[in-house]
Amino acid sequence: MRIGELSERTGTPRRLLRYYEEQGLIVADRLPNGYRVYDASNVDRVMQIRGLLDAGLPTRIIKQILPCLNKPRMIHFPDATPEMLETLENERDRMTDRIRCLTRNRDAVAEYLDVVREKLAAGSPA
Amino acid sequence: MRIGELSERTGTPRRLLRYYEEQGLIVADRLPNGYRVYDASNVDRVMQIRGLLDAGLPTRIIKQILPCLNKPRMIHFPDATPEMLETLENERDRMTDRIRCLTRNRDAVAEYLDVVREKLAAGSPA
DNA sequence: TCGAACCCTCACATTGATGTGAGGGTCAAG
DNA sequence: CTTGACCCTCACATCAATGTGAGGGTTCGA
Repeated sequence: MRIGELSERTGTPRRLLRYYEEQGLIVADRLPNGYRVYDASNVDRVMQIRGLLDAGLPTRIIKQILPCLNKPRMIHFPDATPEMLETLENERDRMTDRIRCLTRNRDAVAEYLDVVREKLAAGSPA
Repeated sequence: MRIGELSERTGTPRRLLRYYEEQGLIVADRLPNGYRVYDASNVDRVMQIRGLLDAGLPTRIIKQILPCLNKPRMIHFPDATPEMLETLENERDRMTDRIRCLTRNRDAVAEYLDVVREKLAAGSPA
């Protein structure tokens, strides 16, 4: 598929798909006329990227993380330098922190909403 | 305490504490000379703010969420407009999405690191 | 052959969270 | 009184993610 279709399928502006490529997050083949071509796997990858960006990770870190996500046998670690492993460990821990923070706050918001809804339910039938 | 101490206790530059105030995330009393004064509760609140910012939430949303976090009896909902409740529900769901995304990716990174560490452990004693 | 709908590469603008520093008060200790 | 360590308010700078559009090719069907 070309960039327009990938854009539609992922809900991501073309501009950003080119930006992600520039940042080394995705790769695209080129047609003889210069058009980018993508295969289906890029759809999931772009979704991953968007999710991680939305969760506060910068592209620089996402770039490190993405190679870990190739489920079908990970053959991608012989090139892992010790400093890169340290980065990954740090990021793993930071992600855990984020999860904790988000969970705590999400639960608080949810509880708040539950209480409010109770109040409203108790008030309206009166 | 004054801004310097709050800055130290939270590891947050003074500049940002003023910024958070400007965005309506925290409030500060003032001494007669204009200095900001904070009480201990602000330490936790600033930590919350930093955590949420780091998790990708904009100050505008954090501002909506913070009132939900006052555990000691929430007396703060009579002013809840329906549109604000909708915002909160949306945010709650987005936070859930973020948590899912982060968890999935964190687990993948963790698994990757485990595998790499196994490989290294198997290689070094040889 | 013409127009619509694609695609390309710049390149400048914006927004939100920050950094940095100038210019200037306050206040306690020497 | 002066110095150092605080504090204040601007205001401009930066960085990453994103918006916008100019200027220009390609392709395909009417």
